[in-house]
Amino acid sequence: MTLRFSAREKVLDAALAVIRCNGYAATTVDELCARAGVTKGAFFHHFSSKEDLAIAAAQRWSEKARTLFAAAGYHAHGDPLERVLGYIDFRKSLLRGGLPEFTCLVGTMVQETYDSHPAIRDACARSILGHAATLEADIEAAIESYDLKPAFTAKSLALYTQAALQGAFILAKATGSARAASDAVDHLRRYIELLFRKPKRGRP
Amino acid sequence: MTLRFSAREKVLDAALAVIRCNGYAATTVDELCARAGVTKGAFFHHFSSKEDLAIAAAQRWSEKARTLFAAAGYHAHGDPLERVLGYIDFRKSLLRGGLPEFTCLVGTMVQETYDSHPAIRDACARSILGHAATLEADIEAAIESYDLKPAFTAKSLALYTQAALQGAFILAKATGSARAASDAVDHLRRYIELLFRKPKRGRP
DNA sequence: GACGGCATACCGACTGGTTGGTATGAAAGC
DNA sequence: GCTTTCATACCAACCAGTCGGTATGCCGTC
Repeated sequence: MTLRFSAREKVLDAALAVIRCNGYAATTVDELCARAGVTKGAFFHHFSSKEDLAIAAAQRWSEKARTLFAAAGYHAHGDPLERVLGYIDFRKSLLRGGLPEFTCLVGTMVQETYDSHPAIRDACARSILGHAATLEADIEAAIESYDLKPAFTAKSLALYTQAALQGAFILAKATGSARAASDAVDHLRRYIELLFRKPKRGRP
Repeated sequence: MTLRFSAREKVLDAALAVIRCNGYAATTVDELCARAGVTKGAFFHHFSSKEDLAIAAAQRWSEKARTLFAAAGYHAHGDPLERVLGYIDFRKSLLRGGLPEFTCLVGTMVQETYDSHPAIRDACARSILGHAATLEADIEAAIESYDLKPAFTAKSLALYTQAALQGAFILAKATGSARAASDAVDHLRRYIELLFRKPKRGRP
């Protein structure tokens, strides 16, 4: 066989697509197998259960995100605030194509599984919190370079960006258009701009 | 039976609780019946299908929200901005108890069903957009009374508040604590304060 | 380098339990 | 007596997961 280990990859790719369309519970192992062009035997050879597949999918999601964002251009800005705003702009630029193509796998999965599948929930949490953590250093540096004494922490702002983005996806799904998400991201950007705006004269 | 129409109500109440725990797809008709203390015959007498139940649940959710928010005290403020901030504070005050008790039914459902069950998606969209619309007038009035010429519309800000809240719920589910949601709501409040250049609560 | 032993990768029919939904009828209220 | 409200019994489809089996690569031994 020329391509070994390919079944696992094909199943994971199928999972990212199908689960983002239908969610975790409504996704069947058979459908995943059909999409991946793989048999059930191969599926359960690589994954011990459907839950195991979901955890692996969340990990793969994290890896794809890591490489995608690491390769993005916004890290080049000298000003840390510009890096943070560049991140937001980059997120907005990703809102293209169909909804299943730009919405978040782990945000979708954690909604359905947080109470019934703790292992999946934890994998999703690691993905979201891990991604948020990549923003923290830039936010922290921006706070220092702008001499801010904020009532919030860099971590909580990083998490809030993820909340706003996840909520933007929900609005997009409800309205059926990326526009709703795009508008929400505009508000998120404006918030960060306002946070770091130099206080006007006469105000603290 | 002394109480007529009670089966329908009991099933709907069960649906609000169970779907918020497990999502739509993972919720079975049998579990709903068991929780409601009702038989399957009663279920399918009142609802033509599981999908029909979900739509009715979304409508009931909207009604419960309508009465809950209509009864809240923030409408009494004379300043429209105070009404908007009062709404945010009220939302924050609701973040009590277990996660299934304060998270949003329609936000959860639309994530799983937007692609496969258009009728449920539309019911969820009506619920979210309808609720957002109740904020619009106050935001609009606040913009006028503060003489703002904003780059955003009252409608888009109203929708953004919902996005931030929905995202806050996702963070809460991922981390397993209401604290994450509460922190996100604080950021949302700060954004609105900054938009209207309003000093923080507690300051003279 | 041929061979044997063993692990990995995969196949697909099968299963036991579950699921959404139906058929039928009884009891209660108007 | 007719409609509404529910209960019981049931079903066909579907589901995650199993299992016996095959194909192929790897590695040490002679």
